[in-house]
Amino acid sequence: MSEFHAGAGHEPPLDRPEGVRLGALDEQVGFTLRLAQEASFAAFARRTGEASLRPGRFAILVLIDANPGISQTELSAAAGRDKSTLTPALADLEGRGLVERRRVPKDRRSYALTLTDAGRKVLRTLSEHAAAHDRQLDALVGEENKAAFLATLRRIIAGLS
Amino acid sequence: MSEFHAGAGHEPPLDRPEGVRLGALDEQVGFTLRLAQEASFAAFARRTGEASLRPGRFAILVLIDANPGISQTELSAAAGRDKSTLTPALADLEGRGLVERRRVPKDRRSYALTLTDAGRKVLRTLSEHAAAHDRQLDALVGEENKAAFLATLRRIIAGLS
DNA sequence: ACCGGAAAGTTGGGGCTCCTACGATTTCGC
DNA sequence: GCGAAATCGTAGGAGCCCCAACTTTCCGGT
Repeated sequence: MSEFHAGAGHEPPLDRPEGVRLGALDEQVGFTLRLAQEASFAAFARRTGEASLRPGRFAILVLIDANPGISQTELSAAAGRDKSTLTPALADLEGRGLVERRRVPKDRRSYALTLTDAGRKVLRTLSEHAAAHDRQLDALVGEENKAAFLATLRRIIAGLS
Repeated sequence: MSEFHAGAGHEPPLDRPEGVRLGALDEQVGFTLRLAQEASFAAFARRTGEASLRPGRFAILVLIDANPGISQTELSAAAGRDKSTLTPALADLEGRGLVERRRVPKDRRSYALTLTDAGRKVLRTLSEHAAAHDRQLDALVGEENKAAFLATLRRIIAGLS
């Protein structure tokens, strides 16, 4: 995309000061992708409130709930995080009594992760927030575009991995 | 991280299913958005190499180049970063001799940012990488979908801000 | 049985980001 | 004018992320 995007067809919905130009910024797709992701992230955090769990933690709970007994390494792959990233996160969730880590006799290197009753309760509450967030996101994406939009995102993920 | 079958499919026959399931993960759009952004980010970093500048630094150079004399606060708004985030980044870029910060007599609180010749040279080199990255991204998005895809991302950004 | 390689999880180091608080400076309101 | 409010950039604290190195445990070949 070497062509110069000189704002011909697009109105600037982005919150930028007047007169500030994006320049070539060949990274158009990547740059915009980043801003959109961060906006979604911030909106979710705002919705769940200060004291609650952030999107990363929420994803962990969802994944453990859907895959009881999963190991930390498997979880890290599913969540798209490095396994070392999950160490403090799981320690925190365990400390809050939301997640249980028990040793597996069959393989004493790994942990089997499950949600506690409290964890399932928190997950249910958070899921309501997430559902509302998703409705907002769906409204912005447009129901008729959602499938194609997600498909495009998945192509990007698969194509760059 | 490659296989994400988001299907609401079948039950796992065993305690440890072969494929990890994403579960409800109502955050579908948000979650996928995040993974796609990170994949793009990582791919860009891989492309430019270890010693080079990362996407955030690159965006700074592009924006300064397109808006010579811009202030740090204006730049932070354009880049979508907090102004305090740019302090160390600009100190680094200034230390490398790529960016110049000079005081403005008219308003001695702010700096006027410009690229040095070396900064413009680095920007040119990085732009080639960025162009290649963008071509890859465009191929994944599909030229016929790109406009709609970017429009959707911008709706998300605007709608959640 | 033994040994080296692989894998699970942890630790430490580094990077980027945000938020809050703060001095310096400018601008606004009376 | 002059004090109050807003703005610019910086400093400190915190969170989340990755990678490399390490310990413990498992597994396969001999």
